[in-house]
Amino acid sequence: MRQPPKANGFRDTWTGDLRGADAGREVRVAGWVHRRRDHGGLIFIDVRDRSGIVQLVFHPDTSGEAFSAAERLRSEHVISALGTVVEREPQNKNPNIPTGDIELSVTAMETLAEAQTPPFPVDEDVEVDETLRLTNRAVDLRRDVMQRTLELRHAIVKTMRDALDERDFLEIETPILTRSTPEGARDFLVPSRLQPGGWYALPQSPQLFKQLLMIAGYERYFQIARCFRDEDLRGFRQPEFTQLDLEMSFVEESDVIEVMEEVMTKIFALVDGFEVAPAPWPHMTYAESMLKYGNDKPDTRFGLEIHDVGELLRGSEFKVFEGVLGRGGVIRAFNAGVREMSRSELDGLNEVVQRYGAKAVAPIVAGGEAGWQGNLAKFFTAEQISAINAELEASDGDLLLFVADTEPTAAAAIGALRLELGERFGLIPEGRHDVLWITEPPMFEATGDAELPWTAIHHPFTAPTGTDFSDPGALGSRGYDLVLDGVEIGGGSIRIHDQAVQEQVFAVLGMGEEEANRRFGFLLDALKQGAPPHGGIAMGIDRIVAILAGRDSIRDVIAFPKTASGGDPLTGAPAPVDERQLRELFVASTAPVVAAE
RNA sequence: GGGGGCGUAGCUCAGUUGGUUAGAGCGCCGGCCUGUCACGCCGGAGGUCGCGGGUUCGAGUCCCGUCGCUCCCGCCA
Repeated sequence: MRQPPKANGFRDTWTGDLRGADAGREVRVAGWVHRRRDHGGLIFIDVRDRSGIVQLVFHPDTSGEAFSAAERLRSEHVISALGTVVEREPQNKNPNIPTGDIELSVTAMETLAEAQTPPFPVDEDVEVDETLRLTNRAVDLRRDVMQRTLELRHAIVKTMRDALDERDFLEIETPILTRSTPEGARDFLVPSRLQPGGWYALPQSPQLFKQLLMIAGYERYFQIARCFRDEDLRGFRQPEFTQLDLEMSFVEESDVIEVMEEVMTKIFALVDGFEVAPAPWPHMTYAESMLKYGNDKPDTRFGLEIHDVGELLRGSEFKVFEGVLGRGGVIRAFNAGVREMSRSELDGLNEVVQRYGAKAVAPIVAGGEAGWQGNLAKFFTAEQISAINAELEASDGDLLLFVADTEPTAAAAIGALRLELGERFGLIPEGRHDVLWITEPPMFEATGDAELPWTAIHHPFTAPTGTDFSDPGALGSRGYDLVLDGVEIGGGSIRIHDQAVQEQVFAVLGMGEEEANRRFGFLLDALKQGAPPHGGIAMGIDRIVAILAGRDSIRDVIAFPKTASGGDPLTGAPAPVDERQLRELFVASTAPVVAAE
C-alpha cells in the first residue's frame, strides 16, 4: 500500500487513495486536470496523479472564488485543491473508479500551471501515432497504461534485486566505456579525446567483466545492465536494452537454472492471472526445437508440430520432392487440422515461406479413396500416403502442409508457416503461457565461408560439451535459453574456465594466438590466474516486461525508446555535432573520416 | 542491404471509375446548462491531402522520385 505523501502546501493525500472511510476529512490534493464537466452552475473536475483519479466538485455557494477559477480550467492544467471528502448520494456513486464512492467538495483551489491543449488525448481510447507519442513523451507517459507499465517494470526489477540479494548475489557495476571486441554484433563506438585515434566501444554485454569477477572470487554477481548493439531494430529489439546479467562460481547448468526459476517465478507472480506451470520447467533440446518448431524459441502453446518426412517420401514420382532429396535437402510437414481455406488463401501461404527462401508450400488434404484428395496424390504410392497419414496422425479433411528445401531453409520456413497458421486460426488458448528451457545447442555453426568456416552459436566463451575439436560442427555447448510464449527472454551458459580450451575455441573461429591475445588477452591471462568453474545467464528485462504487460513492442515498456531507424524523435538524436567538438576529438588523427569502401 | 504496409483537420479515420466549395466523430473556441462522470444542447473556427516532380482540361485519387513511421528477411557472438 502506498504511503501518503508528506503533507505540504500542495497536498496531503494521493488522489487515487480516497475512499468512503475518508468522508468528512479535509484534504488537499494536487495533480492534472483529467476531464472537466462544466454544468454552468456546477463544475466537476477529475483530477489525476500517478495514483489515479478523484472527482472534485465546485459549487458557487461553497466557494465563489474557487468556482470561478474552475471555470477557467482546461485539460492538463496542474492544480492544487483543498476540500472536504464527501460521500456521494447512492445514485451518484460511480462504480467504475476506485474513488467513485466519494468526491472532494472544493473550498479553495490554486492553478499551479496552465497547459496547452495536449497534442493527443491522455486517454486509453485511441491508438495514437507512435512518432507523435514519442515526440511528446512527457504527455504520453501520463497515460494510465504507460504509468501502470512502468510501475510493473519497477516491480520486476525490484523483485530481481531482492531475490538475488537473498541468495547472496552482489550487484556490481561494469564499464559502459570499454574496448571493442568485434565478434558478434556491431559495436557502438566512442572516440577518445585524450587518446586521439583510440576508440571506446559501448558494451554488448558485461560478459568478460563478469567472468573476471568470478576469477576474482566474488562468487555470485548480478547487474541490471544496459547493453548496446548497433544492429537493425525490431519490435522486440532496441539498440540499447536492459538485461538482468548474472554469474555464479562453482556451478553447473542446473544451479543457474534453479536460481533463475526461483527469480522468474516471483516475477510471474507479480501479474494477476499470469499463470505458468510451476518450476522446474521443461527442457527441450535445441535439436528437437529446430525440428518440431523450426526455430530455437518454440511457441509450445499450440500443436501443429513439424515432422521430418523426407525418408517416408523418398522415391516418389513428385519431381519437386525428389529433386530436393537428391540434393541432400529435407521435407518437413505438419498437420494443420481441418481448415477452411480457399485456393487463393492456400497460395498466400507461399508468401510466408518465400520470406525465408523456400519455394512454395505443398498443401494436401487427407481423405478420399487414395488417402489424399487432389491431384498430388497420384505422384505417391499407397504405402507412402498411408505412412505420412500415420506419421502426421491425419484424419479425413485434415490439411497437411509440406515444405521441401535445404535443412535450414525448410526448418525456418515451415516454422514460420506454423506460427502463421497458429495466429490466423487463433490456436493459442487465451491466457495460456508456456515457459521452457532450450538446452544443448551446438557450439559452432558453419558459415559457408572458406576463410572463416565457423561461427559461435552462443558466444565464444561458452563451454563445449566435449574435448574433441576435430569436427567443430559436432561439438555441443553447455548453453541454455529460457523461452516464454515463443520469445527468447534469456540465455546463458557454463563458461570455459580452462585457458587451453578457450584458445582452442578461438582457433576454430579463425583467431590465431596473436589475434586472440590482442583482443582477449586480458581474459586469457586471467584464466591462467585461478579461474573457478562458472556460468551465468542474461535475461532480457524489456522483453519480460513487454510480455507480462501484454505489449507487442518493447518500445512501450521503455520510458524513452528509439524508433525502428534508431532515432529518438524526442531529442532528435542522433544529431550532427559542432565542428569544434569534432576537431577536439580528431586533432591528432590523420583522417577524421576514413572513406569507406 | 532487400521486401510489404501506412502518411488527408489538433487526434482517430472516410474520401467511389480522376470531376463542383475535401467530409465525419472526438478535441478546440464561444453561448446555454446545479449531479455529471466519454455530461448534454446550440453555434463556430480549423486542411501546403508528408515533400518534390510528372501525366491530364482537371490529381487527395494515376506515374516517378524522396522523406518519415512501421512490420518482415538479412543482421542481431
